Amino acid sequence: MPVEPIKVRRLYQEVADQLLRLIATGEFKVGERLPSERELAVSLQVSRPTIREAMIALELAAAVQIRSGAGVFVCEPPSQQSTADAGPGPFELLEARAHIEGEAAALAAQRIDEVELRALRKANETMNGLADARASTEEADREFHQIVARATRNSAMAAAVEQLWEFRARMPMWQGLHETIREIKKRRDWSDDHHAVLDHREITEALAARDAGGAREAMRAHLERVSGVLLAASELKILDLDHQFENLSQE
Amino acid sequence: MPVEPIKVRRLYQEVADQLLRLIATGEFKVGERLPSERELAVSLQVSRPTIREAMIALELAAAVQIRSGAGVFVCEPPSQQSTADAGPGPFELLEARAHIEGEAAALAAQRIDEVELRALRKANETMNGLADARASTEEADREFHQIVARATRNSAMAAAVEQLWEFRARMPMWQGLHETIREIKKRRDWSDDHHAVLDHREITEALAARDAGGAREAMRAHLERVSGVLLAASELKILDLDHQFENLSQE
DNA sequence: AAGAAAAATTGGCCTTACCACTTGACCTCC
DNA sequence: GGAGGTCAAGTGGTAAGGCCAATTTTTCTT
Repeated sequence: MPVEPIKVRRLYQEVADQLLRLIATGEFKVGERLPSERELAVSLQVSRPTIREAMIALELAAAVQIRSGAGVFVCEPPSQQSTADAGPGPFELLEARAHIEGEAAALAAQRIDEVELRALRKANETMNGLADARASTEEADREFHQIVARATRNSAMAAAVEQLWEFRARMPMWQGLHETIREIKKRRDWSDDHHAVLDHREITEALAARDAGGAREAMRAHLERVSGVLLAASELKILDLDHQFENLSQE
Repeated sequence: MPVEPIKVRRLYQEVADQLLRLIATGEFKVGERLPSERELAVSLQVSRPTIREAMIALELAAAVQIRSGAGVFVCEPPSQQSTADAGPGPFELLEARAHIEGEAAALAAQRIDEVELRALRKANETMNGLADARASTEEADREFHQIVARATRNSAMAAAVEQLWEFRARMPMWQGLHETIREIKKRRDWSDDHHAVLDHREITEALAARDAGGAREAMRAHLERVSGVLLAASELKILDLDHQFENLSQE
């Protein structure tokens, strides 16, 4: 049995965690100066060196900023990226995916094997079931596209595709957008997930036929259609907001 | 005027850097136990708490492992990952680039402006001069390709291209390969850098003509040719090695 | 009221000291 | 002679107190 390396959490880690929790819960607000090392040492019942060590850990984690002689100040959480690291917008992302994943599909068509084709069909069936149940198809969707990317037998290509999905996962803006659109779809009982499943079938067939050009076009068409759906949903969202506003005005 | 926050590097940072340097230079080898905190405090002329702070910093950086009561041991540097993160091979990378940068060129052809075209021509002239001088053209080369990627006005696309170049920069295998090939080229007085410059000119002209298809094909042809050159150089390298081996045998 | 000097506060660093744990040598016992 | 236990030296972990330099705040002067 694996030997559990008995947890010997050192004090400074406890202190650092405690402080992080206090920051997270808003006890210490962003930009604020937190108590002096001496005060913290008294209130946390530890010595000052321990507090200092915790501070260094927090500083290295970019959670606080230490200014000699002034105090330590809590930094803003890394969630707020201004402009450069804000990541691409949804439409930018889908455009890039259409091009890159299109090429990936073309490459994959020449190299995919039966095992991967079966995995593709299975992932798509799973997605179909989720779409029937009006559940989130995101994971199965990602699975499908990643199998295609890996079928290129080119790790650089697979990494590029993976990165694009990472953008999506990490983008807070996308989270909110996706959720509202999802809600709108549900309210209007309009699901394009089944359409996506059909797109995936078409892609799979082109891959099975070793039709590079066909696979590329099918993948491109799929993602361009998703982009179109996203655009339409965005417009519907605006309409819904207008509608709500009108109701609000009439009351 | 902007206040330069006078570099108040704290002591523990100096100590941590110093230790990192000693580890990098092999003074402290991987897995070894480095001197006790007390010894280091004496030899580095600082107090033990400072040493401890530096140790915590190194521990957080995953450079060392601290075992209470035993000592601190240097971890293996994260640079040597065996298989998973070894990155794509040179030919894989060039294939992915041919597809992805080809698409980037096609997109860029529709959106590039005069400023970027001028920047492209300038980067290419710089590269030409470097090629004349038999100097390294790598930086100018990267500059050229990144301008094209950014001209897509799609940050996801630009990020994908950037990532591919990052692979190249971070790959130790590539470093060695590139250097030996460079040497072989020099020995045989064979430079394909000028050919690359011509390729770049062709790409630039297609972009200037807003010819998406032409730009895509030019970019693809360029990178496929580089791949071919790399292949040829690899074979020459083997020949040269054989030659050296024969000489060695005859002596 | 504005500016300058002084006092209080704060982080940076040092010193000393004690504790718990690991380690390895030594010793006993079979 | 080998297996086991014992124990002391060494190590990191933590505490307490003190001084210094930089910063901030207060106070006093003009």
